Amino acid sequence: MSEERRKFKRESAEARREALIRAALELVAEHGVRGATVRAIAERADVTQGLIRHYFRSKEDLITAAYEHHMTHMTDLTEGPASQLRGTARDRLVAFVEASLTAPVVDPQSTALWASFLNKVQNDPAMKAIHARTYADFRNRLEALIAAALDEAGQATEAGRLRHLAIACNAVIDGLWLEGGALPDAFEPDELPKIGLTSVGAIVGLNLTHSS
Amino acid sequence: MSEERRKFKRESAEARREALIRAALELVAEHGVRGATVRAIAERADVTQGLIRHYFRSKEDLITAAYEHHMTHMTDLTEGPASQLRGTARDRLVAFVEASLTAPVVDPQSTALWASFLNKVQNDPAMKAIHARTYADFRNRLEALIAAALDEAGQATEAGRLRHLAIACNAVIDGLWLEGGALPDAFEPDELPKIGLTSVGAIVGLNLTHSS
DNA sequence: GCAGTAATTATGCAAGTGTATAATTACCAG
DNA sequence: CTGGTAATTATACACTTGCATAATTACTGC
Repeated sequence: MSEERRKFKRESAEARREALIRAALELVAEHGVRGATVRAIAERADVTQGLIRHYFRSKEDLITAAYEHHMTHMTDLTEGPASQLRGTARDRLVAFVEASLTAPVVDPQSTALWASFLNKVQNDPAMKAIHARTYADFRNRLEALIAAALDEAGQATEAGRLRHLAIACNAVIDGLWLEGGALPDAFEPDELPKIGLTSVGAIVGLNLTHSS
Repeated sequence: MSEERRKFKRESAEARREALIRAALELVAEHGVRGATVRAIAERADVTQGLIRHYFRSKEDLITAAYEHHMTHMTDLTEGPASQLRGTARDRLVAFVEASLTAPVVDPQSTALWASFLNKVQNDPAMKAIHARTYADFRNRLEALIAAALDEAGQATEAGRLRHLAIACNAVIDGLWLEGGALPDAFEPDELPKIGLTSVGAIVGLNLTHSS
């Protein structure tokens, strides 16, 4: 019954980094950034805590890497569906809104992560930069889609007004996304994208309902 | 140069409780719930840490009290302006939207608090209850205002549609509120309420611009 | 003034924190 | 199968955390 040293398996550097990042993200979502302690992360990744320092300069480093990983993941999720669609501009706008308001983009863990990271994002310049870039990217894509759809419908739109439309649509989408993630049981499965399309359509002045 | 015991002044129980709550809220906004340590709270309230235990059973207790305090404060801020207005239903709706998208409701600290408390709200049943109540209250008030304004305009609206309208308007307002608090410098002072009124108006099908 | 008492401070403690460093051991080249 | 070495575990340390308890002291009623 002697104390035995723990057995282990060597993994590729990439796999280990990813496992550590995934564990960190889970814990940040559940307990906030400060709740994601090195020991908790190590345990969830089924590893001892010393290993974290072997792959990351510091815990801070791991957290930043995890944040960046998550953000680019989210970008990929909304970028894919709309950009590779070959239909009309209106169709691409519809696809973009729908993708943003359906799983896996709408997801309790993502919402929790967003909230948990907010204060770190506001204090840490490196994180702030990542955030600003992602946010601007999302809104610019939305603005471009709106512009194209309006153009297609023969409605030239001035830049200032276009900006307001993009801000407003972004806000509805954000708001719905947030509520869908924060209160998963409060909405029917396809209620969110439906409301989103109606609202975005009403704001920009286009009918985005499928029927047409 | 001997170590002297710290001088102090006795304050009323109410004042001390409030000072501790205010300090706690500031720190939660800045560093998250776990970053609001008893020592940091005590220091900010200009008091030694032992005093916290004298006014609250535990740190947990103080945090819950602070959350409740903040939430009722927010409710008061949006409730006041719209309810005591004696104009048309449309005017009350306009006032409600404007109040929700202007300081002091739009405020970086409030947004940070919302984010910091989210995971605690999702895990702790007591906090979850407070949150659900406040959220439902806000949306119900919004729905009632929309119903009244539509009714006033001679447009009877069915319950299901009314719910969707309220969800959508709530989402725009939430989204704008959030972005206004998270990126205070990204918007002109009156840009948010302006966009909010245009969007809510577009969604429900009423012109909420001041001119009329 | 002067006790009494509750508000406040001071101190101590066990558990948890990030990080540094030493000790092992799984895998690879030969 | 046999070193060599990097991946991994183990241990230690200084510091922070929430809480409990003891020591003081500012105010109140007389």
